[in-house]
Amino acid sequence: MNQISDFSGMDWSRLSTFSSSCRAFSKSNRFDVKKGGNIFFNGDEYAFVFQILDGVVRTSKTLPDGSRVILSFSYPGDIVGLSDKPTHCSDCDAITNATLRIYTKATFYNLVQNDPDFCRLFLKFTTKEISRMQDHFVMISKKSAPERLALFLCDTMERERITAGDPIKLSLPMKRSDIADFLGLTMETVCRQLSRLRREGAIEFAKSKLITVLQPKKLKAIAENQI
Amino acid sequence: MNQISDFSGMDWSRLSTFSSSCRAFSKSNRFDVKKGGNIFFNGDEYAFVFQILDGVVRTSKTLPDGSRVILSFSYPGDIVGLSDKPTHCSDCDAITNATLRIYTKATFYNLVQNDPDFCRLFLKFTTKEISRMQDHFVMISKKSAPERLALFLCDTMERERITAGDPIKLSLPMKRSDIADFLGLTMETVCRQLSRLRREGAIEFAKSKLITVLQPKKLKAIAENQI
DNA sequence: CGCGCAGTTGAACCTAATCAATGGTGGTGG
DNA sequence: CCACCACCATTGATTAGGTTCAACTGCGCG
Repeated sequence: MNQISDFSGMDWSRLSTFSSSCRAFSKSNRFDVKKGGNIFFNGDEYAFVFQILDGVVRTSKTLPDGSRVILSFSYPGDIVGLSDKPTHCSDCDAITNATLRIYTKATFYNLVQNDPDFCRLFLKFTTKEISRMQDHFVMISKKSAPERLALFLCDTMERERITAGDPIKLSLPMKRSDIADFLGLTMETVCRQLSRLRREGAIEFAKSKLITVLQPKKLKAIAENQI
Repeated sequence: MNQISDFSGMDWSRLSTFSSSCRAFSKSNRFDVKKGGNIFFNGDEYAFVFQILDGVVRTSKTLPDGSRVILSFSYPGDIVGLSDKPTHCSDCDAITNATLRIYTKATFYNLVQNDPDFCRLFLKFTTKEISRMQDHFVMISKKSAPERLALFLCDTMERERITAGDPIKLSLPMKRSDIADFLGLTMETVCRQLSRLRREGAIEFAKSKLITVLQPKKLKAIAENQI
């Protein structure tokens, strides 16, 4: 009944061409991508759907003028690569080394339609994804730069926390410009706000990708309220 | 096999309390809402899913400080009211008189999981909705005020066009402040940009909710390019 | 060790928000 | 039916917050 491993109809040759940066790829339904490697490009034929098993993945759109919007950072369990058109309309890249489960489009849709458990998971993911995007709208439409940064750190705390107790250490695997394009700000503004939070004692960092949160409550207050 | 009309488990009394503005409501799976009427409130128990049959519906979130974000304007065929939590996390109101089909949550989820045709429609709607939201992100993150207005008018042209040929007339049933909260701008900026488009001859309007597009190409150029 | 890119900080500018005033319109009640 | 009232829409003046442009630092990797 479980069709996850039914890949008899899969066009492996196509896959290898469009995803040249795969480190390992066998007839299992998983593959690894190195840090910085691509999963699919805007314009690629929409043939596969992916689930993150390990690592962090970035989905983005680049505009004609060269500016870029990051739609999501995806973590283990998340699904990437759904499209409502015959091609992908975004780029998808690995921010860290990552492992993905891969489904042919047909297999994925079959599972959603015929496997009630899979369908339930998909429904849950979808409604959660829509909900997440809605919250993101609110942020981008209404929040100030300090609020956005604080909110971003709070959200990341829930997913990337390294240590359990106080002080909280978190990994920010993405670049400053990635954060900027995700929050709808410029890289400079992101830097300034992080510096401000550091100056005020809410956070500290020696390496730019490893942040220690000293005052999580202060961070939450800034995120919600505008202090 | 078709369970659309299976409403045996429905709690009608609950519905009448939370949706007091229903004009007509019988044991059919449809109901009418008057212009301005509410469909659900933020915090309401998540018990129903709705499909728009006629009219235009607005889904919004209001922040603690009173400001508001409009997540979508929904048109016939669209689904509203999905939530990943036990309660609704947004308000939903009718902008015009509207007719909705109503599903209990259980019925809706059953249909998605057990009726392949329904599932296919749902999948299509969902991926399209995610795609629409992604485009909206790009707009809110990167586009200038003139671009946003032009883009909004272009999108609306595809859904609300009243006349077939040139000149194109379109109905903007929502208020200026609704447009503003949808585009991530203020009401004043929306007015100014519409006035500017009128001054430049791209559009004209005598009544604020009925716009004539004189130069659709110019509108598209502004939306894409920044002229 | 040095090159190049990521990150940080400063100064000037610019766009849209805010504050404020006025004009218009639709709906209601006398 | 008309007059009034409340709300919506428009326009102007000022301000603020974030972008842009520019210089400099520092880290990582060959």
